[in-house]
Amino acid sequence: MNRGSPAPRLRAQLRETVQAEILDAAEELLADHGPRAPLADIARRAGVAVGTLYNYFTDRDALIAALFESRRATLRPMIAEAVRASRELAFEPRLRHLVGGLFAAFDSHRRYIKVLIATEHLKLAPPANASDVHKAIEDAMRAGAAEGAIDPARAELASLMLSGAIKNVVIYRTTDGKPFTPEADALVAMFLAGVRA
Amino acid sequence: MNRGSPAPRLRAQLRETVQAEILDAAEELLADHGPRAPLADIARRAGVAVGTLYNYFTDRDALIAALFESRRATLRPMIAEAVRASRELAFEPRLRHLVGGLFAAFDSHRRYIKVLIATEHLKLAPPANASDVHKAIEDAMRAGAAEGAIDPARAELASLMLSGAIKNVVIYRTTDGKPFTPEADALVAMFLAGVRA
Amino acid sequence: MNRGSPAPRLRAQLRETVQAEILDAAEELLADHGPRAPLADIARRAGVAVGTLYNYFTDRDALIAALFESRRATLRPMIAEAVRASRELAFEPRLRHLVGGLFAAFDSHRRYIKVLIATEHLKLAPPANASDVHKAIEDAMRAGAAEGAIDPARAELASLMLSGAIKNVVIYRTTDGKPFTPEADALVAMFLAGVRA
Amino acid sequence: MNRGSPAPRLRAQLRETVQAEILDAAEELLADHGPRAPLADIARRAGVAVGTLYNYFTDRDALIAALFESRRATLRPMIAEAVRASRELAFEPRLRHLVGGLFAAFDSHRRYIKVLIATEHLKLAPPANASDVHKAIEDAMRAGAAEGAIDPARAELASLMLSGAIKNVVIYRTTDGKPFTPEADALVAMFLAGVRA
DNA sequence: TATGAATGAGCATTCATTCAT
DNA sequence: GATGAATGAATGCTCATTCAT
Repeated sequence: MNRGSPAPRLRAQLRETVQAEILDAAEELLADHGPRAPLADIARRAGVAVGTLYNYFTDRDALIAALFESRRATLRPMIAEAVRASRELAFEPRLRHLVGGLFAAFDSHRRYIKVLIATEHLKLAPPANASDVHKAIEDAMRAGAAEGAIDPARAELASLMLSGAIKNVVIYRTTDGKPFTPEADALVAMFLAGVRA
Repeated sequence: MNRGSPAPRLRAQLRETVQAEILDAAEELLADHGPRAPLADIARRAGVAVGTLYNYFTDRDALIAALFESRRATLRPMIAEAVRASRELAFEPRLRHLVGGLFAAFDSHRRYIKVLIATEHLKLAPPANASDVHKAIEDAMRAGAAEGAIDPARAELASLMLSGAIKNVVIYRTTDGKPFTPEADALVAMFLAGVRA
Repeated sequence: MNRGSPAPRLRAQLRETVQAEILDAAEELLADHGPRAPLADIARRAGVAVGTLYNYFTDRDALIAALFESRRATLRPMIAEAVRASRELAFEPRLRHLVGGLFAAFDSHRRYIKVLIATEHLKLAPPANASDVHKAIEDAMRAGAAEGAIDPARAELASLMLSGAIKNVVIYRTTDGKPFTPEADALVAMFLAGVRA
Repeated sequence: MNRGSPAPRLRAQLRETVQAEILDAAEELLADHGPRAPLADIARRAGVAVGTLYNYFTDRDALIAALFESRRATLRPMIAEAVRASRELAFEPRLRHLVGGLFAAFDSHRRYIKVLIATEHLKLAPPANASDVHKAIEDAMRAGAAEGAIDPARAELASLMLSGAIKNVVIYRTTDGKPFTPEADALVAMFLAGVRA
């Protein structure tokens, strides 16, 4: 009689599954119905009762924080990999690689992007996600400055410009549903060489 | 039968004053406490009773819409003037002028910018405000393409890049409280010539 | 210089006119929009400011009470006259006269009837109006009993029956907009002789 | 995943009980305090929180509609039974049976009658309830006309007269707290034979 | 642990009444 | 007296959170 400890492994796995289900439902509803999407709706979509949410997260904010954490946790390695793989390259290919990698990462998280758009400045979302990106870009800029590819004095402004450009492309393309990956190279080229004909 | 009324001129003026007071209070509370700031708080800050708000605006949404309208109404002429004054110039000085003018306009509306940041993607704000800017930039790009200063095929991406860059600078500088006007020239220079040393 | 007492006669007349205007507006709005019609609407319809209402009536209840009083004041003489003119007649013609007179009175107060319908059991309306009618009918019944036309023991029930029948006819006909005066005779005939073929 | 639930049977039963409690409280408050009785009062009387009302009814109107539905649902079979049981009888006993049955039905719903009185003309109550009665009476009249007991031309007026009489008796007796059942036979007798001694 | 009914604080909105002009 | 803006109590409704089963 295997009652006392009913396969803790299995139990833990089930927990994970349910938790993922909840976060997925939250992502979907926040993306579609904005940051005020009721917990009851999230629970229904997740196929659990409201009360159950509280067995997984202490409160609404914690649930949303967990959603951000979760997505950040899958985004971060992708960003890190783009950073790592580009680190050895010279400035120009490095940027190309980096931006391409970022776009690919975002492309695989379109629904999450929508959530970010809908909640970005709501103090619900720690800016951690944007930070990851910004940091990667700043690192690249610093490296570019170090290798003499760009003027160190313009590194910060350059970072703001590139990340702003990336954000804009991502937001517009996510909103109108078009892919943005193809624009990476052109964006980097323009960033490097300016717009002059 | 119209004997008891006070000078209608005076009364109208008073109305304007109170309405401005209310919009100011709304701007302040939305900027500081986010888009869900209770009407009661707004009323208190404005020094009026809740009911009074409804003597000026049909409901919450109308009040917020009026706030946007009001600020847009002062922003728009500034943007328009920047556009007009730069229209005759060649591409490069034109951009410099335009971006400088936009930055100056935003600098005089910092609290409103915070409101925009806090509400931008909430469907409360008509995108009209961002549109004014975006349109000005697109016009400049088209003109640049027409005069051969930039490749027409890259005009759209260039617009996204520049407006993204502007937004980022404005947001970051507004958030950290620093002035952003001084960055206009450097930003345009970089936009035109690229980041390469 | 006739300033100190500016034609008190005229002044009083003006007051009356305005007051009547207000009561008319109240009647119209209560009839059309139910017993919760806002004072602001009534004032607008009357062509005065809200505050003015309070120069004529101490509060909402008083205004409505005054409306009932006013209408009752014009209805009552009509009812009284019908009663008086029929008093000398024998039971049957008396009833015919009375009901005909009541119907005629109601027909000239259709809008007020609607107000009564809309407010009848709301404790806003003193049942005084219905009372006037009921009393007239009870008097007729008592007279009928006294002259041996009906069984005294059935007088009260007969009153309830006749006034119920009258009310029903008035309400239905007022609601569907048809005249009810023509039905008076048939109603009385049926009341007297029963429905049997 | 359905482990934690209590016996669904039990839960459903509890729901029914609470719902009935709420409707009872609503009936009581509407009867005593008129159609504007606040939901908070209803909730308190029912022994639940305001929010709970919304777990059972989508809004105030739905709650009141449910109250009418509920009472109508118990009244209707009683009326139907009175109609059915009287249908085979000749006109006179038929009416006697019908009115007696209606009075008995109303007598068992006195508090509801008060609610109807307080709300009847407020567009809150579907006229369905009065309709049920009116239809039953009209059917009886038509049958009476068909069997030659009454003049077909007077059927409609007769219906108005009888239902008005019934209403009046019910309203007066409900208001003054006296029973009205005993008056059924006398009422029908008078209706059939007229008031003449 | 899962469930979902119960809770009640919080908010937008209405409207009778007041009062400075 | 007339005006209409200001007031704020009252009310319907929402939704995050709790808890008995």
